This record gives sequence, structure tokens and C-alpha cells, in this order.
Amino acid sequence: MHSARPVGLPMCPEPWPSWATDACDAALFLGDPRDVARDLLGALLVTVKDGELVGGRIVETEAYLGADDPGSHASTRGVTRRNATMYGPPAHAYVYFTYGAHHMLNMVCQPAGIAGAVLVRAIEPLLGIDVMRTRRGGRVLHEITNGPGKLAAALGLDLGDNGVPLNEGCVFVYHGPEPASGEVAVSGRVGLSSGHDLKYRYYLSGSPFVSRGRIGPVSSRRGSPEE
DNA sequence: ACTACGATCTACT
DNA sequence: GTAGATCGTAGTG
Repeated sequence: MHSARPVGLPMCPEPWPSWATDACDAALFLGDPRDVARDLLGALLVTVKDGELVGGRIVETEAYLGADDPGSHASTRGVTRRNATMYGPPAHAYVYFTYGAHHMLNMVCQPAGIAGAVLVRAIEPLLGIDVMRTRRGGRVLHEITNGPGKLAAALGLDLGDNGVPLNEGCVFVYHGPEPASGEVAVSGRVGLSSGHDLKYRYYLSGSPFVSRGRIGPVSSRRGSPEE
């Protein structure tokens, strides 16, 4: 049978993954962000920037809800110019800039008028690895995309990509093999000043490509900080 | 106009 | 383990 590689995309040295045969349709990105975050684990995330095709398998995500979520850009602030994309239609990229240095890639997953998105925190590099490595300053493989800021840099994303529709421009998502349920771990989100008690982070526990985020408010406390 | 701070990363102790 | 980078956003005057 013929290659599953989509027509129209640039070539890259690595072969297109045989399991990535179908682009995710917009319906996958319409639902509770916690469900979408879980469903995106294992999917293939691809970007085409500067004529280069790069990407990898999503291994870590976080869900961000609306006004009720203290960790969300939508909490207590309402619509602002920064978070407007989060209130826009689903299946679009919400890219923002933070800490004076880093871009973050989110996927909007609630109907227009309702805030909700999934932050992609880490992927396993599969396509265009040399290009991503160059964009990341020549790091070793497992440090190219193991964090939201690192991932956005490797994928070549910036504020110019805020609001682009998924699978129509430069950001694409393809269905991957569903992870075994025992492989999916859940924990508190990383780097928040509030809302870390909510277990809205999802990752593949066996993957060496997840970020090493600190979990929870206290590091000296013993016991079981996560489920 | 001015200020404080952030869904982070890196380097150095 | 922790401080510094670095700039867009939002709140205030």
C-alpha cells in the first residue's frame, strides 16, 4: 500500500510514521479540556515553518479551563487581547509569550465564547530532528522538546502563529495509537501560582521525553504527592 | 506612563 | 537549589 504521508507537506529525512494516517478532525478539539488533553496523548504534532517539516508524538499535556480555573488565563480576568484566542473557536492554536523569553502552544477546545484549551508540554521528536536540534542550540535528543517553551522553539512557533486553525495552515495533528490506560499518568500542573491542587496534567509515565516539572507547592513534604 | 509579574529555561553554586 | 533573564500584558495613576 501507498505511504500514509499527506500530500503537500515538505519532505524531511525521517519516514512518516506508519500509524499517523488520519488528521484529527475539528470534533476532537471540542470538549472538556481535560478529556481533550487526555485524548491528545500519543497524537502526532507537526509544524511546517520556513519550508521545514518537524514534529513528534505528544507525551505530555495540561488542561486549562475557564473562569472557574484559578490557573487559567481566563480566570477572573474575562476577555483580554492576550487571551482572546482562548475564547475563540475550537481547533485553533493559542500561542502566547511569557517570562520574557518563551512561547507556549495551546489548542483551543471549547465553543467560541467559552474559554478552554490544552497546553502541549512535551513531544517525542520524530520528524525533522536535525532542524529542531538546530533551533534548540544543538541539545541532545531528550532535551529538545521536553518542556512547553522548548517545544515551541523547536517547532518554530511564535506569536505570529496565535490563532491559526489546526490542520489548515502550519500546525497539524494526526491520530496516533491510543496509549494503554496504565501508561497515562495524572498530576498537578507545573509552574502555577495557584491551582496546583487540580490534577490537570497528563503524561506518558514511561516516556523519557516528558518535562521534569516540579509538582505541587512543597518539595520537602513526604508522602504521596501524586496519585 | 510606570510598575509588577508570569502556564519557563538556563547557568551557576 | 536558586537567581537572573527579558518582554508582553494588565492594572494603576
